[in-house]
Amino acid sequence: MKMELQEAKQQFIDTWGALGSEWGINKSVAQVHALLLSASNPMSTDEIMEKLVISRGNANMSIRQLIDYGIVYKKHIAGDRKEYFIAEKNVLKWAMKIAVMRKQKELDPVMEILREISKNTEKDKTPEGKEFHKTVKDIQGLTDQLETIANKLFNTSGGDLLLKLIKLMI
Amino acid sequence: MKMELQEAKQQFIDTWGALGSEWGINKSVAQVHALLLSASNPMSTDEIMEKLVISRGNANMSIRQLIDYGIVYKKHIAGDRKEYFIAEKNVLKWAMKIAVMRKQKELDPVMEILREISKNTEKDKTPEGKEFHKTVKDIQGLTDQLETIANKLFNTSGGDLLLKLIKLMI
DNA sequence: TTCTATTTTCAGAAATTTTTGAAAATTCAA
DNA sequence: TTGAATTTTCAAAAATTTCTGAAAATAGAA
Repeated sequence: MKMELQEAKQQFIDTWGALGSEWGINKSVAQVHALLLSASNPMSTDEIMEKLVISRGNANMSIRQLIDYGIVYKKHIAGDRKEYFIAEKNVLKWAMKIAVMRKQKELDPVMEILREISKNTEKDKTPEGKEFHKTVKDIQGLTDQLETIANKLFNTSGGDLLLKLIKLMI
Repeated sequence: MKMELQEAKQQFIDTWGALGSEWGINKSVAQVHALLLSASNPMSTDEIMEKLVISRGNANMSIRQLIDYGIVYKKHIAGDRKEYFIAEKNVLKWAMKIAVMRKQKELDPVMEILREISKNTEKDKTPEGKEFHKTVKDIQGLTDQLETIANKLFNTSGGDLLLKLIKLMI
């Protein structure tokens, strides 16, 4: 096996891990994802541990999280008691799943609180109260618009939907 | 001043800080941003320190970062030697600035590396090499499309551009 | 200039997050 | 069942990130 390819894969894994860290995704989780994305064959926990030089506990928890996200699947291999794992290779599919998951887990609760704050400051007729209420409302407005756009993008299934939408927007 | 309003503002600050943490933005930075967003008047470093119960060093560095992002401005007050600060109140404007800044700082370097990896694996004719190359290419493809959409959204100035674009897309 | 208010810096402390690794739990073949 | 292979759990350790606070630097008034 060519060394260059292995180096390229390693660079991909490192880069992905660093990007994850910067965006609030655990480095090991991102690296396991990258490793499985770059692997041709299903991998066992032991292989993942060895390749990434991480502990069993870390490997296990990272894999589980990726399975919970719905972007990594278990793969049973006949005659082997070990579990093997493969990554969803359809980029659009896994990117969407990550986006939807993070939106639900992190953004939706915030939006709910903003709605509450908005409601609680609605009756405040002081200039200060009105100004703050407007600030909160503006944030809600933008997020709602972005959510609508995201839904349009995501709810349409089919391969090159993004390109089509771009053409519509020109 | 009504207590309720102060509570609402505090909740806004806390929520914003927590959201920031989850998305790789320092909690203090996010809280200072929220504090200034919810303030009617320019605030000094000392006022920010007091309101958020943080140290001078932390306050200073958080403010500076927000100024670097271009979403908080210095405001000179006549007859006062202290510096005062105000937040950009136009939500679309500051949201765009944050997005553009993070894209440049964190996403663009990753895209550059993916391009390199892509180039380095182009000639690999093994099935494994071709498969990995495709994976990287797919990621690039999606990011390029998203970037194009983002540019369309961002480069058009004007208030309710998002709503217009949604209508185009229906 | 000199003196004081204000801002900035940054080494060390504190807080938080991540990782480890060994014990406990589970699974499954015999 | 039993017992070995495998997976899961989680308390403690390690790593990383954030924060503090006092000293140094800077700015501006007199």
